[in-house]
Amino acid sequence: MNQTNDNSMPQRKIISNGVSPVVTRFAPSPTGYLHAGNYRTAVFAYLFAKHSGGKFIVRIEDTDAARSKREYEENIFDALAWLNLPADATYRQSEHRSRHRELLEKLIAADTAYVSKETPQKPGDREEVIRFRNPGGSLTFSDVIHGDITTDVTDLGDFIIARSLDEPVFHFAVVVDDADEGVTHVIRGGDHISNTARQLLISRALGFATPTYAHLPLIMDSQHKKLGKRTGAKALTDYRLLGILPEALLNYLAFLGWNPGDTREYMSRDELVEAFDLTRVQKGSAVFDEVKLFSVNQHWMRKLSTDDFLTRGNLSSDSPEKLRKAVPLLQERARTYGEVQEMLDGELSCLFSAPEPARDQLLAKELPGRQAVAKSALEGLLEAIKALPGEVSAEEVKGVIMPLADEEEARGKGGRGAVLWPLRYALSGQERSPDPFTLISILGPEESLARIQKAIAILEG
RNA sequence: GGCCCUAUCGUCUAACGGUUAGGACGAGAGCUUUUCAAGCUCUAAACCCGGGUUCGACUCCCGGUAGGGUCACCA
Repeated sequence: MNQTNDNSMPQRKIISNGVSPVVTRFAPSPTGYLHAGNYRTAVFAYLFAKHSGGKFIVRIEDTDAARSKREYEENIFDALAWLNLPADATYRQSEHRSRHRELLEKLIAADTAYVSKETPQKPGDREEVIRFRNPGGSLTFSDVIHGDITTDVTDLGDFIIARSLDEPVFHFAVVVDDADEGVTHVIRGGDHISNTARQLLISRALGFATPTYAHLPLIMDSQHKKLGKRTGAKALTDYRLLGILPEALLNYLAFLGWNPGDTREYMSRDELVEAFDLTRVQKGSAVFDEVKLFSVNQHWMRKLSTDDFLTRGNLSSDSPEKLRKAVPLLQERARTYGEVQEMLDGELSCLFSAPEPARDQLLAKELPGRQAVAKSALEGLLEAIKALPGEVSAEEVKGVIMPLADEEEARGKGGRGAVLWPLRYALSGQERSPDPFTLISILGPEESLARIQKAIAILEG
């Protein structure tokens, strides 16, 4: 793995150093599918960089060759592209081995680090590792979000920075790469707070400028534990499978631990870039709420035009015209495209295939002479529906049917429902469905008539 | 357990010493509709506790409590 001639890796661009004031990075390790919490840090890093007119880079931290998988790496770029968070440059940490080695040797030569003889504690442990000579004392760094954070680095001891000259450990590789790539702002999860001190020690020993740190509050699951694979967090790309729109997910993620300072709740990517500000980032952790995400998604689905709605959801049908007419129904009912599909297969399936109404259900409820009432009610509609034009709006249908239902009501035989219920049920064959006027406008007079006549036949039989 | 971080409705949050503590999602009720959904209206729902500082604390300080993170030859 880790060959360089692989086109799954996006095109590289050289960052012109000094030109851009801000460079942020997203540095995931490709050892599994990343979840919403991971991508939330990417979102913040991206928004901050773009708001500042800077660069956003992605670095795959694949120094753990045993656990890193190309499949996961592809999934990361796939998700980033889907969320529309394009990188200005991408790197793979394993490609910087010689640079890491060079600096490791430099530290050893300066006796800031040393090769240490070890007694292996577990399988895989080396007999020799490279340790950093810890100067001890306390170290304070200023975090953009949390303010000053002080650590007593003595507690860290002479920590390991590499398993061998060619196998630097995370802390070392991160510091070197961030510096080499010109990263000015390290925006990452709060679980890295305790790593910062030792990284700062390495950074100083190497003579690097220290980047600005911003440790984001963690995203929690419903049990208030850090979002994690083992605790059932979904891979971000699973939300695409559920039929979530990327702009909705981006919107939701951006609002987890941040807000624009005004009353806006729904913001496009451009609006987010414009408004994003690290100083408004929350200190406390936030719980990921799928229900809220769904509601944000519904908002964005409703904003789509009929054509876009169909295209974005990859929706098609043998009856494209009916499907088009059903879009408003879908937009008011479904929160995700997954739900759209469920509805098309379920409660809205009556739009595409003739129902088999049950005799008992056709009868208006709780009425004396129910059968006669339902039958005559349906028969009374035949003429009016026959007279309808081929293309009718639900409003127009309502205009002709409602008066007839009102007449029935005037006769005191159970109100409009005596007409409306059998009608709706005859058309849909379902206890729950859109209203009969909408149904007729989608089905058209001809098919509606056929369904009503079928229902009348059932009542007679 | 050591170290570190955090603390406003169930959840996401507003408030930056003076408000009837606001909004959103969710929940409940009503209207509408003899279905469902949507829509509209309304309601319930929070400043973790204790000390200070101050004329005055959700806001500042200290302590406690609770929650979380982290303590690898993983990142």
